[in-house]
Amino acid sequence: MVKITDVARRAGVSPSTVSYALSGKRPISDATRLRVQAAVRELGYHAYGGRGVVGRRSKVLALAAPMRSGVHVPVVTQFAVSVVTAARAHDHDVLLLTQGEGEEDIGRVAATRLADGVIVMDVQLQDPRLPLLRSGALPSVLIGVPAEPDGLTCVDLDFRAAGELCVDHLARLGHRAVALVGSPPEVYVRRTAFARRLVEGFTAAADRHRIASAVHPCGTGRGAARALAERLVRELPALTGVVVHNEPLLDPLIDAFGQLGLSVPGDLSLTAVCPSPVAASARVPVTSVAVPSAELGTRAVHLLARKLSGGPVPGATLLPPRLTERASTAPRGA
Amino acid sequence: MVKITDVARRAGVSPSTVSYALSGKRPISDATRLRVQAAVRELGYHAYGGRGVVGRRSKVLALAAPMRSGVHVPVVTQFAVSVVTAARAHDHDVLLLTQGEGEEDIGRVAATRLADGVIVMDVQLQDPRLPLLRSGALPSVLIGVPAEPDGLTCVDLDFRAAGELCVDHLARLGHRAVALVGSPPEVYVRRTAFARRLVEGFTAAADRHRIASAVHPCGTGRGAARALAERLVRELPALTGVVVHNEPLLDPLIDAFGQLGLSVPGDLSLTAVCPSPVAASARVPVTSVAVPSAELGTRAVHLLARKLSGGPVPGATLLPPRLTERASTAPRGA
DNA sequence: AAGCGGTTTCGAAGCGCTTCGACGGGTGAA
DNA sequence: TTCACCCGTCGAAGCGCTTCGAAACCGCTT
Repeated sequence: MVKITDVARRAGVSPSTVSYALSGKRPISDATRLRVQAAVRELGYHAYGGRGVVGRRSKVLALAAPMRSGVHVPVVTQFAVSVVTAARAHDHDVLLLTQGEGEEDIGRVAATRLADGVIVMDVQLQDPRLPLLRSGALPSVLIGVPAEPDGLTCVDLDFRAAGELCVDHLARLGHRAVALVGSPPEVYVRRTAFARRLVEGFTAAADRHRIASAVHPCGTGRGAARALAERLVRELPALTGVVVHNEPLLDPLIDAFGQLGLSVPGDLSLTAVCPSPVAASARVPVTSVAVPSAELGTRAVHLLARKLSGGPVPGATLLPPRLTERASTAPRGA
Repeated sequence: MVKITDVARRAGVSPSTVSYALSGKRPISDATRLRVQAAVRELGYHAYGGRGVVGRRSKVLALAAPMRSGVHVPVVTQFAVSVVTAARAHDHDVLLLTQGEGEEDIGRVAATRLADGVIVMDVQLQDPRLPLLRSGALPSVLIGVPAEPDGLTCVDLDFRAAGELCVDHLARLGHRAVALVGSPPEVYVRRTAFARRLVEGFTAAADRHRIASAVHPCGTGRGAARALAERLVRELPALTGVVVHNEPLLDPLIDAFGQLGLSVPGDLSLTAVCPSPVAASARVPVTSVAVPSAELGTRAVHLLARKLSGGPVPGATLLPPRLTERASTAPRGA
């Protein structure tokens, strides 16, 4: 194993000089620095990573991505990949935490200082992890905005605005009765922030437009889709606009409506809130507000990196929603 | 921060005794050990994790899960989750490596000793990471079996046998012309081990049964499915049996055949090699050989843990394939 | 009472690296 | 020419923990 003393010997300087030359924490003359860098390259030196002593950075970021029921796996994975990629660009690796009922994982990472910071996903309005995060035990960035975001750094799509945007779009097309097909019930029971916010926005916009609205959580699978479609048709016969916030349900729902004699977009206009690829590759390409998973992951990493280097960070960043029209929406009666 | 000396003072012993009491590397009397454990609990002590000195374990496992094009994301994620869960059961955390063209990630982890060992996924027959892994720079377990597995620890489903099993099943049902719809072409170009092995088994079994066979890689998406279905019908009019080794293509393919007037299982029997949930939730529940992702992940972790503790490990573990009949296969002409 | 084998615990060294204080040699001002 | 000063570098201490060798203690046997 190549150690810092080897590099020092090779470069003809002391170990401390090598340390400073590499960290930049003290000025080192160009000549020396170059010699050190050459030695590092020639010997293939890597700092004895992750270990060391107090004050030493581990160059590891933790990603708390709870794999709870009801979360859509590909989306989470998309986040994870973008986080890893962005982290590498900042010379960090990523520790994956998936167990995470509660604060255990984060607590352990904080206590052992395994990671320098943590990115927290699937944030709930009242999240049990918040006290720990607020305590500053571990620098953190949340993907998602809890009820009381003060003192925390958060990024998210503005789901409230996304909900409004969908309804606005449908209303503009002339639809007068809309339904939100949401995530599985457990997501709402957990008071997951983004899901709740979307509902708020949806409802507020429908009221503002004075159009009829209904909100229904829905589990996944063809059976659930079928049952919900039947129920909607029964309870809300005037229904012509649907907002779907449930990635895996898109195709089954279109099918289910089809079997009930309702075609998209002929009889029913459909809008989704989901990552673009999901919307674009559905049975009928679906007009959607994009959930920019990759961008959120990248931003979270940048924010955390800035935080770690002591820079100033904004409290909450809400990305404005953007709606992309595809084949699933049409003016009412068209 | 609570350190080992605090615990020692509290328990009225020396730091080294605490260390031994916790690691078990030397016998410590019950009385003392209990006192130490109590002190640990009372003070909330966590070993200053991941850091320390030579010989010190980081309690971290790396998971090299290259997110290459053509890999099916949910399956990889399933692996990842099972690996994390199993690793936690062994008191380890998991570092996620996804970039991984080549050996860079693993090399870095080995050099910095960021992780104690690595689990390698998506193994290719001639994998560029093999020399590094064989060098013993970092203890490893492969999920997948390369062309020359000697000196390595590998686990995988026996994909060759899986391919045979599918064909055997179709042959037994009376099918005399079968096609393998494979993963996207890039997977074969990379010489991904499991994909190649499945083709081998498929072809060998078809030859053994003296039935006509064809192998076609296939990209994802409805377009690709449609094109391939048309091509199969054209080139192999006698076709009545299809083996699919391409998770996201299952539904689109069934649809595509349907549009060509071929129903499953009426006109065409379909068998898949994929995780059970995928097969079970397809448009038509598909007879399948299960890819036991969770079990593979768990086994890999157990093997790595044993390796790390110096225990003996088998060279290669091939899980025997098991076929589950569902609605997609029927006797020919039934 | 001394000797002995075995068990249990302690003390001190040292891991690879960072960091603080200090040193040395050049420079410019006096 | 001397002195103060600064820049670049070095030496040594120390981080929290493990580990090795040795000391301390116990209960027996002689």
